[in-house]
Amino acid sequence: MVTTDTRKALNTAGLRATNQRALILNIIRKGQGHLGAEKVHRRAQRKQPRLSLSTVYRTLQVFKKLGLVEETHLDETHRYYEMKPPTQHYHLICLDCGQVIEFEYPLARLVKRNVAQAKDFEITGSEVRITGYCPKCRQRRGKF
Amino acid sequence: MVTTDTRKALNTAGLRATNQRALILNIIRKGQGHLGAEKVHRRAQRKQPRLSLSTVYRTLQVFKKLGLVEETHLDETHRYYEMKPPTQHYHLICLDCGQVIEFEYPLARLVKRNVAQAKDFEITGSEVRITGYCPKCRQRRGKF
DNA sequence: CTCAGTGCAAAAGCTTTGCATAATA
DNA sequence: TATTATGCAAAGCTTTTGCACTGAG
Repeated sequence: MVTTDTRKALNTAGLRATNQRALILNIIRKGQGHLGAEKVHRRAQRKQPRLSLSTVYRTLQVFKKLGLVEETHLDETHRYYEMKPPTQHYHLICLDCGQVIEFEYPLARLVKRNVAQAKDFEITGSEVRITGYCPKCRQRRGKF
Repeated sequence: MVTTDTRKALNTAGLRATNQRALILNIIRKGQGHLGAEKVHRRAQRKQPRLSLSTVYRTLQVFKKLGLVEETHLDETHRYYEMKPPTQHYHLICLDCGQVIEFEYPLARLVKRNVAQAKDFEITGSEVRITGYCPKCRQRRGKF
């Protein structure tokens, strides 16, 4: 039930490959985007009805630590998860329709180069949340 | 007890100038940095022992809406407040000592210019959180 | 005098934790 | 078989809300 590579990644870290972990990872993989714990849980229960929300939370932490998934904060009250992408990306969020647009931008590099105080700082993570209104919603709002 | 300008800002918005609001705003003003609700509350109680935590939360929301203070998310579990600065700035956070370094960087402008998907997006807000290790902590960590 | 603001206590919402049970290595 | 992981329920924490009372305008 658990793919060989995921099993290896887990075992190497001294962790066990369980059906729950396999399922949760697949859900995020197929998730196409950003899933909150609650949504992961609901989808997981379709295949394993007794899988608990605690397991989802604990598993997400495990995957985060292993570097398999990335946690982002698209709004102030939830944490969202997605597969760790090969290159770092950031988020543009429409406050009206909730749409999330991902974009790449060499922020860490540029900040390191252009901000004096960042010169000797060892950057290990970065998150950017740009909010506003997407073209469609802008248009719709403009009418009122 | 409430300064004339703050009173005006409040009244113009149809709000009342209370001692609690005056106190909380002063605390943030003198706060030099980033204060969480709990800390604001503790400081406020030194002058007005019966000032409640709810009032702190409600007042911070009011100030945020008025554009007097800015809310930032330096970690995942708290919201921090500071006086709205004249120019937008971002944060560099040391995961070891918790130090917060502020820096300016024309992110919104550059993203708008360089990211195709951002072209027709109306940007109203942006937040950047860069995490890592400051020079001092890097050195200390290097020893182990 | 009226309505916005406050204090208090309770609730809400997301996330974490304790503990007995189940399953992996 | 020895632990690690899970399920369930309870607890934790920050933030929000209901309601009666207070105070600003």
